Amino acid sequence: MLRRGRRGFGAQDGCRRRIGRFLEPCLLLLLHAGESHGYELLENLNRFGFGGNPADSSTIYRILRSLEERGFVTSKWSEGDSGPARRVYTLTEDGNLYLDTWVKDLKETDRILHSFFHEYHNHMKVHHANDGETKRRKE
Amino acid sequence: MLRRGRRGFGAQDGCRRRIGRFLEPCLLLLLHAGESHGYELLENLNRFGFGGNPADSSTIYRILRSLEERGFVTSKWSEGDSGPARRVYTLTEDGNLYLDTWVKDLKETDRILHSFFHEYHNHMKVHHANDGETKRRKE
DNA sequence: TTAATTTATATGTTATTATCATCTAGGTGC
DNA sequence: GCACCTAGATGATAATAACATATAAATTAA
Repeated sequence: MLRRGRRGFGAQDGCRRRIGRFLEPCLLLLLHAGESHGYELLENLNRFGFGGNPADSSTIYRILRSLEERGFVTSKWSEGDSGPARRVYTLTEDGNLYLDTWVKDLKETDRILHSFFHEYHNHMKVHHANDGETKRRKE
Repeated sequence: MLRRGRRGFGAQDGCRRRIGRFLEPCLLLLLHAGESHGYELLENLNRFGFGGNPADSSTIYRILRSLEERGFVTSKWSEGDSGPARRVYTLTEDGNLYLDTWVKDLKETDRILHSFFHEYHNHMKVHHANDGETKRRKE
């Protein structure tokens, strides 16, 4: 059984960056700035903040199709002056609202994340304080 | 086709809270504070910061077993003075390191999240400024 | 004393997700 | 012709999340 790398999110050794989680809202935001096509979006995404984790192209195309199925974007073919034809996506009004929902959702994620950090640092502070105390007592 | 609620994360109408994403590090943190059993951890989790999203018990037990399989916790049966026997989990040294990895990972998630918010607010500021300009020009 | 409830752990199932690998196909440079 | 780049798309599948359900010991209520 070869198994070169596990699939799905939360996979891989330890806990892996799950940028997939943020690709959809990022694409919506990029499209809010103006219509674009998959390949261009892919390039703009890589300048977004995902360090050494470039987004996978097939993931991008799939997300765009899924957004279209749900009516959050529309698409049209566009013959460019060079290269193969591009499928150009445009954000719909529903897509705009969906972006709003995403932002609210990510703010909630941010809240939970900080709740965790709060608990973590609080615990570690006490934990290390106790370490010190133990040391002092032993002395 | 009944379909009462989609499964998996990222599912459901709009973009849903994915607390499952944070359950593992939360459990590790709770266990860092001292050994505990599933049911107790479940109760402590609910005081963690997940508002109206109580953690599912089966998810907790599954995560604990998975942590044990990967050597991040050990377990032993403990006959309590009341109620059925409990499986008490203890964090291992590897589990401790794994918690560290999680914290680093979540900090990176936090960074990306803020990168998104930065782009979002920046874009919206310009977007609304342009709206205002258009309005003024029209007047 | 039987029935219901609470405490506690565990498994079966299945839609959905994420991603790798691969494919099609037009355009460009040599 | 052939390699390479741009651009989009699909097949396959491991892993995830969550519901529903199962087991069972102990406690409380009727």
